[in-house]
Amino acid sequence: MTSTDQGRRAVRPTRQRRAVAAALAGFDDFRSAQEIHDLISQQGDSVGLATVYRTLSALADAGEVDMLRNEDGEAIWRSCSDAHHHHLVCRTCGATVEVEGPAVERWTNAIASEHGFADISHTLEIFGTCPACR
Amino acid sequence: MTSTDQGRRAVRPTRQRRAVAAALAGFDDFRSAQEIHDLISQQGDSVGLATVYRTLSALADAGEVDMLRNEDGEAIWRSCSDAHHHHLVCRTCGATVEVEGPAVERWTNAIASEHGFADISHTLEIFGTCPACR
DNA sequence: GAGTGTTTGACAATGGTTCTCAAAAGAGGT
DNA sequence: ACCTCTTTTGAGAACCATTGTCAAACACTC
Repeated sequence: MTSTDQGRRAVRPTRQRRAVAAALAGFDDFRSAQEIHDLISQQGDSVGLATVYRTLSALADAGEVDMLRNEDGEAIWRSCSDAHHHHLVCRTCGATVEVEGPAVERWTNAIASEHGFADISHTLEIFGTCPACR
Repeated sequence: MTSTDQGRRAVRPTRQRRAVAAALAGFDDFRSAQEIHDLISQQGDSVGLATVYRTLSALADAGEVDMLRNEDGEAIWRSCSDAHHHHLVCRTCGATVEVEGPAVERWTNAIASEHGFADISHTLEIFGTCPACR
């Protein structure tokens, strides 16, 4: 039941998954599942919305896309580098910059263990208005 | 239209708002609107769910409660001190510790202005397993 | 090509949150 | 108290992102 890939248990490279991957390659800000679904249609492919959701979730589990929530609680997605990092997101146009900060990582771990918490994870997103939108 | 209290434009102290406030005073971790609604019922009061939502949103706008989203995107709430701070939340039991870190504040602002972003805000939540749940 | 487990898609179902709007309740003046 | 004006409330409908269902289509191995 673990997700260890053992010969069996392989993910099949289907037309639909390729379409989602292609769509993800076409933008570098965060988009909702529905927007990604629309993009796929515009690229001439046809993939069910449920499949888009399934594929995005799988990719997120595999660490190939970032998923976060906008202020309305909607899930938004983008492909990403696999290293741990955070985002600086433009509130107006959605432009995104990946940032990383070892200091923050250290700080969160320190705070957490100081309070006896184990198995730490954290979310940190920075919102602002980018130069172009000012 | 500003929220400055000018005689008119006042928020009326109704039974319902008092009930929500009382419920909020009864716990110190994050709860969903529905859980808060249930709590109110248990305390013998009766307040419509829509009213609970409206009141919580108003309190959040006024900075008297914190609202954040759990991993499912649901809004969860708790009353809080008004100073800016973050949370260390137990993934299992919901226990919450308010933490603050000037270093993080400085870091986010630095990173943001470094990229030309203005009007910065940020979200940072730390999740883990608390000592009691280990 | 047949057999088998996986994936898909159309659609229904879920569930949190917001909207609607008529009825109820504060506030303030007389 | 009574009246008037405005705000607030509540029941239920409406919304809408997301997930579940399940038979049909598909990829893979033999």
